[in-house]
Amino acid sequence: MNAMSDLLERLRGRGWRLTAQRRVVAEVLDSGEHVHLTADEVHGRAAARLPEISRATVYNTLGELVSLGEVLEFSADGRAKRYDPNARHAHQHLVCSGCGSIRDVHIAGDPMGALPESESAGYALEGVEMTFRGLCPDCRAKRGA
Amino acid sequence: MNAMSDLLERLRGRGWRLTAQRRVVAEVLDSGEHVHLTADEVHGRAAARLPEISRATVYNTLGELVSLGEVLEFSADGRAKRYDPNARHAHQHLVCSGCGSIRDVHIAGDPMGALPESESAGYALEGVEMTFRGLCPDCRAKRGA
DNA sequence: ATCCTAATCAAGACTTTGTCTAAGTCAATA
DNA sequence: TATTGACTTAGACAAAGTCTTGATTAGGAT
Repeated sequence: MNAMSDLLERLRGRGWRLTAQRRVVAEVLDSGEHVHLTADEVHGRAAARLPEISRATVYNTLGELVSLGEVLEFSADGRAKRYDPNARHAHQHLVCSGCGSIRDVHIAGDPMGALPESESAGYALEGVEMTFRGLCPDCRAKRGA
Repeated sequence: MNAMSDLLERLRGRGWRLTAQRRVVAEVLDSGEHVHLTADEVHGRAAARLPEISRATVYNTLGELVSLGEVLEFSADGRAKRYDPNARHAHQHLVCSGCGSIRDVHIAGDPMGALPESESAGYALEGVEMTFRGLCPDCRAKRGA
């Protein structure tokens, strides 16, 4: 039983109707190589397996997966949103300011704790995202030469 | 001498040609009430003073102010980018997950320090942004009732 | 196995946000 | 005040995402 069938089980358990389109989108996201795809990239990979899948369906399915908490959505650059299947383990992101590549990173301590009570202005805190930025080794070699 | 004329002085010192359009955009950003406007909102407020100002000029000017380090650009929701005139004092953002309103917050300690050396994967770290999310008091009253 | 129906999907128009181009205008210097 | 290259305008264009409408289908009921 791999992570994939786990995911489909969980979704079915929540009353998800399991269509070919949804299966393919879930497969693309959960396909081993842990990358951070845009909706368009997900659509491209899904269409390789199911050519008639529409963009709208990919957007809908990604949105549902995010609502269900199975996938994280974030935007590293203000352009296309990225979808991160690694929603089960808390992590932050490290983005290359040269090429835009993204890595998951794990930080020390609880980032929520960094916000003093006096600063939270009566908000009911729900979470925090950290985005580290820097030049990746490849870009350092090219640009920083 | 207010912050505004400071800003215009600095820009002139850097060889900026001081046009009516740029002056108005700087005025809008630096107009006391510290908010986080979108480019479109900046354009709307600028056009109230200088009706013929074009969208392209507002985008260009905002981009220049960001490059010069006078204004911060960030995206809280993956939609329109926001422009933050408070670039001189390090801070993070707290975003209401109900209404989307944004506050500046100041955290304890240096957020860069949270990333262990072993996690930085050879990247030359440049910075980090934190986005806290939660329900603001107004939205708690309405939705959380 | 077949039927039924609400849930889902496809196609493409539409919206939002931002960039680019070509031609006209103007701030700063001489 | 004449010049000139930087700046601006208007609108075309592009990317990312949403919405509408009618067709299709998964899964339960028969």
